[in-house]
Amino acid sequence: MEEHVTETAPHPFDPAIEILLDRAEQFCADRRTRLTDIRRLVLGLILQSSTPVGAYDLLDRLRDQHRGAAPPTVYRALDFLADQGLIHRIERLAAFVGCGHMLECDHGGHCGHRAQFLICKRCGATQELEDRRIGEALSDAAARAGFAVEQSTIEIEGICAACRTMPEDAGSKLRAVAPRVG
Amino acid sequence: MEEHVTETAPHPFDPAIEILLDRAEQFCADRRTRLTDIRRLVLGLILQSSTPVGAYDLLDRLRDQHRGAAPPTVYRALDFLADQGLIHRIERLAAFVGCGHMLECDHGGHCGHRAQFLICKRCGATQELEDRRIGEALSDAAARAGFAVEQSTIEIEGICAACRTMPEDAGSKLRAVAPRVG
DNA sequence: CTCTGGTCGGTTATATTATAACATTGTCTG
DNA sequence: CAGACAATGTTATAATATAACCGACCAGAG
Repeated sequence: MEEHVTETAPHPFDPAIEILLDRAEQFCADRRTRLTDIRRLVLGLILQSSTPVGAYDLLDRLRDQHRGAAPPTVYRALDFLADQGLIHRIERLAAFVGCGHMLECDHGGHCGHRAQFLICKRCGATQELEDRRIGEALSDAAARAGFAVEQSTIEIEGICAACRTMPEDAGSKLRAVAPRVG
Repeated sequence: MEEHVTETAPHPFDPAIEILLDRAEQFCADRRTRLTDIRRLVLGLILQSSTPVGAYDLLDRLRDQHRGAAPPTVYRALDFLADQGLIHRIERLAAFVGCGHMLECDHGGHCGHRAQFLICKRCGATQELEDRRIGEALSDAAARAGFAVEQSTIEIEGICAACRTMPEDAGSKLRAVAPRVG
């Protein structure tokens, strides 16, 4: 059978992303978990994309740098990254984005409870919010129903500010790709 | 080539559900759409369940009363019912529930924009909310971001009031099946 | 150092959810 | 009835996700 050489260039991403990846690695180390090569690659690929990425898209891209990757390879990495709070799953898109708070090292790794996402139907980009009022209104409503909240999914679909300012037919889907985190 | 006898008992559901189905039929008629036999069956099956139902579960149940049903049969019915605002899709579960406002004939058929769902992890039941404060907080936050909202998905997972009052090991998954709408 | 237990990832197969595409049948309307 | 459009039948396949089992590797205990 094949030798599973992981043909990973040591730092295949933009410097800005590598910095985030280094921080993520440190974050994991602090929590006694490991951001392994595969996990780091997957996280990098997600951060590199301007829009949420599906698992199989991710798999295709991963294969460029890691031969022999299969669906479980990607899903395991995604599960890990989500557990650590480094990424979010956008339910409506069955796709993944980096957590907008990855940088803020004071978050407990569980910002997932209260994040909200604005999903643009035109350009596909998502923006992460963490609106206090939404969170509170939601907690209150749940409390009134006697309901113990564990996790919430709040996803708002519509048209983003950038896309609203340009005509519908403009090639907004082709706008420059840039990391969306920050 | 089979003869496609639709072996539908005229009123296979509980009287309480049949009443809802009759109203739904009238609601559709008012909007110049048709709640056909298949659509009515699918809606009935959804209303009959105490928990959200997956499309393929629905397909299995549908086949008892409608031979030859295939995935598109179910998905077309689901698309129609969702378009009419008679059901909601719970994204986190990839499953469907009746709209809690189906009865209130003053709703424009598009309550979907602002509904929230409490999903119990223990018993699987969902409760539909329509909390004004959540909706407003959300609209405000979106407006501040310059975002034009078209649809929102708000799903809260946790433990419902009923399940919280009983020990974890109680067979809460087996509680009596009763229509959840109302 | 070596053993050992657990984590990580490879590999194959399959489950689950959803849609494409085209043919056929049904229904309304003039 | 004829024509148009809506609804459904039918077959095939796409897209997303997990099960199950195995071997490699690593970290800590002794």
